[in-house]
Amino acid sequence: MSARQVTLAEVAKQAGVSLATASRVLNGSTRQVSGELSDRVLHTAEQLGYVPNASAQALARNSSSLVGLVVHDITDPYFSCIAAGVTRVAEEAGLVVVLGTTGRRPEREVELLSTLRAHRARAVVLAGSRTTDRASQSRLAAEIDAFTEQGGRVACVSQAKLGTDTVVPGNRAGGRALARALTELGHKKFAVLGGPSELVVARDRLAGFKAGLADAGVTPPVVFNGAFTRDGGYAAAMELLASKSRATCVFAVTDVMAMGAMAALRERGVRVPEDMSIAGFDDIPTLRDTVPALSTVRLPLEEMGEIAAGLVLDGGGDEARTVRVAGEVVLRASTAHN
Amino acid sequence: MSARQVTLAEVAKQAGVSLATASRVLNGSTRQVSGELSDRVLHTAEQLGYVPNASAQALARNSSSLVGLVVHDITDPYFSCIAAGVTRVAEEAGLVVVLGTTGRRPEREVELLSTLRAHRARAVVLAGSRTTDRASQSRLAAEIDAFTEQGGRVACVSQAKLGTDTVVPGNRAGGRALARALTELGHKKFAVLGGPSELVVARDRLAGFKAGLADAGVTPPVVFNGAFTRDGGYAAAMELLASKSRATCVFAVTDVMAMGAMAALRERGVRVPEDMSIAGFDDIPTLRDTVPALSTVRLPLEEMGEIAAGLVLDGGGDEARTVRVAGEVVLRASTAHN
DNA sequence: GCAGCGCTGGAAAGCGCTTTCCCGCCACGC
DNA sequence: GCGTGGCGGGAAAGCGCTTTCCAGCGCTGC
Repeated sequence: MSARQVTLAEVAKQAGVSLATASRVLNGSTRQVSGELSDRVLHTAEQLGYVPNASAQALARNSSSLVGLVVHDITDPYFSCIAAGVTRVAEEAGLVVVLGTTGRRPEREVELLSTLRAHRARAVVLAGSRTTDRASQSRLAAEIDAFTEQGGRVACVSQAKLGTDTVVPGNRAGGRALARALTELGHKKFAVLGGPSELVVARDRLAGFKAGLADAGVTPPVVFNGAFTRDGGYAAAMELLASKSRATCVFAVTDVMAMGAMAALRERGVRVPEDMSIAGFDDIPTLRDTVPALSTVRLPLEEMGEIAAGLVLDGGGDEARTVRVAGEVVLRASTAHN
Repeated sequence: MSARQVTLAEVAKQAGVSLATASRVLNGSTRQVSGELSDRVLHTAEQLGYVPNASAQALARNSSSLVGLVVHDITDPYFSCIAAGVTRVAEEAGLVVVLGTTGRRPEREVELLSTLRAHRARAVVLAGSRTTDRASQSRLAAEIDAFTEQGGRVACVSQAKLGTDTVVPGNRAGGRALARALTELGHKKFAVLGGPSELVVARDRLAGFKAGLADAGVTPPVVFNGAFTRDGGYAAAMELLASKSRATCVFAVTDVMAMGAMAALRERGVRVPEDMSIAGFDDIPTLRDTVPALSTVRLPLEEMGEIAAGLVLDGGGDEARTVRVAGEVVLRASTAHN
């Protein structure tokens, strides 16, 4: 166990060259090394099973090959899709992604960013949804500053205005388009299962939805708030049911919430879509196959992850760039004419 | 941009102490430092916003705080659940997890392990399912050896016999129990949607299932193989349908495959469970809420991740430990009496 | 024929931290 | 009184690598 690891120095000695030469051969240096020496080094490195010590390289070069990825909950399909996009791009670039999960605690986000800073990660993608809570927001901002000061880049998914590169989904526009599509189905009374009110994503989607209803001259929806999770959707739907609202169509601001809501409806014997239409937002893959298939606003989740990673790795200019991705209304079996 | 980062040396100078003292204060050294100096160091560190350079620490200590996690596809709920367990434990231990995805390519697994070795990761959890392919298996074994030689620990989820710590789900036993439960429902003709034949997980589950049928004196199932994915399940189910088999109950060796299979059945107008019962394996969370809810063998996925992480971080003895976790048959709406 | 240049190889100075080793100091004990 | 430890502090030697700087050498151009 624990045989000493092969170092560059050993390779160099074995190959009969200097440390400098070995280093130049084994890592794309600008300097040329004659073919013969080069071969010798390559050969002995291979033979000894040499693997460069990434920490030492990072230290010497003052830059690491780590890319951070911060999500709330990796089991949430929304995040795991984004994660897939990010890792794909990062791995193609020869980088390594470190995954941090916050469990929706803002302070964890700050901690993770600090850890990532300690590791001199060259970039980080923040995929957690931003809150409007003043205190945590400013601490996060401070940490982001510290990170960029240090030469790291940070990109956010779906949370603009932090002075960072951002990929923002058309939350407002998507909500609005969805509302219009649903009113065209003939619905007049709507309910919304909103997320926690301090999440801007939830607010934007709700605001867009309201705007869409207004466009169509339909009365504003009743709103029930719940956590941004399956259980939150379940609970909010239960509240809705208890409220004796006359809504014929309910919009859950998140597919995952819609999933919970459908479970609640089913449990209470409310048929979807006959008794109640329901729509979500995100278009997470699993819900395309369920019965009934969920109407939703499709977001190119993996692509969003790729874009974010691209932004953050492209070096990029000094100023914050914003990439908007549009949501596309997809009406499926969970919404019916009224 | 890129203001120079605060180093320990700066903190030490500012606080008027030596480098050694500052180091001792800011990292749990065995050595004591007097209260006054200690306070001064802590204070200036805080004030300067000092964050230790993890690469330098790793180099000096010859050990990093990285834990690797290798999965096939992070969007697959099976893997994302395990990932959640692993990250939770790692983060509690103050470690950082680096996520690698293989896209089911064995050679990527080897590459990732090598990268992890370069980073001197202290441990790695391999969650991808093992293949029986000789060549890739031996390269993987070599890489694992190199990794452990270097002092790193590795644990596998659901793939034993690699000389590493392992958490193995009761694939065989689970398959068997499921088969018995299904025969008790009165089914006589079974079909199985198996994974690629070189995956041992798939083989074990299938073998167990066959054994269970044999126990009950039921004729062996027809088997249709497909990829270990939703689409693989879909394709295999289509084959099954085309085959005009008389099966009344189908077992998909994976919940994710079952999901695809249900989509295929639905598309072809086969009602579940009236025309065909279906069961899966894993009990991924999303499928508990679908209609019909999927019968399956429940595996404590997150817990398995936690256990694996625990094994790999506990230091552990020299010899490979194996933790078995049992699967529990859960019959839901997707399987009916026959 | 020689200054000057481009090119390759090596010596060595770090990168930011940990840790060993040493030193001075104080409290004891004989 | 002085030797003995124990203890807190600092100097300095690395950890494994990159990269600057310099030396040597064979050319070209006048």
